[in-house]
Amino acid sequence: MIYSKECEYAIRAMTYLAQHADRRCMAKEIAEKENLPQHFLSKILQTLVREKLLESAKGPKGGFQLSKPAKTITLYHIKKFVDGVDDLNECAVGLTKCNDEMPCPLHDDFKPIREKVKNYLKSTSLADMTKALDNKKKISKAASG
Amino acid sequence: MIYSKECEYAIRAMTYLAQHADRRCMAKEIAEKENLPQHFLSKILQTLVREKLLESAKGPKGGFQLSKPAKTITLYHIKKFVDGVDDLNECAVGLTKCNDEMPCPLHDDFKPIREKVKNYLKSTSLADMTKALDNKKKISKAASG
DNA sequence: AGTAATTAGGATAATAATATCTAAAAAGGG
DNA sequence: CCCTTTTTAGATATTATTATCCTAATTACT
Repeated sequence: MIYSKECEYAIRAMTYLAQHADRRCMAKEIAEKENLPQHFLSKILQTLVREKLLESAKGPKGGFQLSKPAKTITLYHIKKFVDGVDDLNECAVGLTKCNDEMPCPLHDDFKPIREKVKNYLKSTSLADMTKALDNKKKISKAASG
Repeated sequence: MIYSKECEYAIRAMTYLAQHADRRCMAKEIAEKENLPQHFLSKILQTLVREKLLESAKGPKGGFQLSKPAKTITLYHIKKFVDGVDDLNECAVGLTKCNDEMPCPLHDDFKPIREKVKNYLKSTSLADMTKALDNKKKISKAASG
């Protein structure tokens, strides 16, 4: 609804990295653990490196890691570099022609909802992701055990 | 952000039809007035006919028209037949693997926002669209005149 | 130095979304 | 009944997205 696959994979990979911030993780490892297409993921990680959200190291013991603390990286940042955020800032419902002849009739009504989405992405960091994940696991463990 | 192009075109075309509910409108006419790719629009209109949202007539005086009153057709209906609404009902942020190993950490937080979107689509009819359009035109006319 | 491990990046492939073209079918008007 | 108009439907084209493969470059360890 909000992300491309590419962006989804980026978020999942970066969440994984946030969960293992004590070391570097290989693309292959992330792909296997998160069940992502490996080569596609590698590409995505490369762009995240270029955008300075990740750091990488080649060779044995190489891999990827977050370039800054998980709590300072938001979903909005990631989406911005992977998908762009135009869709969150332009005409709310994708009716491209907003002008006198064909003004977007929903713009005003939809705007507050769109703002909520944007806010949510801006206020949710990778640290929030891992925290929520931990909670979920705890709960599902308690339920099954 | 919410619709595919196809769905956007469908909504714009159907809004046009709602504005001219007194007669049938040709695909070509709609395409020209709404600045849509004509042949692609024709395809879309055909599927809307199959889905019973529109009725069509061939030959001279032919064209398309809404199959029921504008106020009974919502954006949700249209999206449902054109794009599907899975993205509004499944994992909120597109993280496809929601399970014990990888539960979607955002699901709970995002759900209310998603519900707002869904509600909005369900409560906005083509009649609302045309009404909002009329208002917009009136305002922009007053401002410029 | 040599070798294995790993990222980087270019080329290619597969699939889905978007768009166009053409021929056939249906309807109305002469 | 024929001609024109218009939808219908199927084939094709284009573009974007998603995904894979291959080679090069870099690094760590021996």
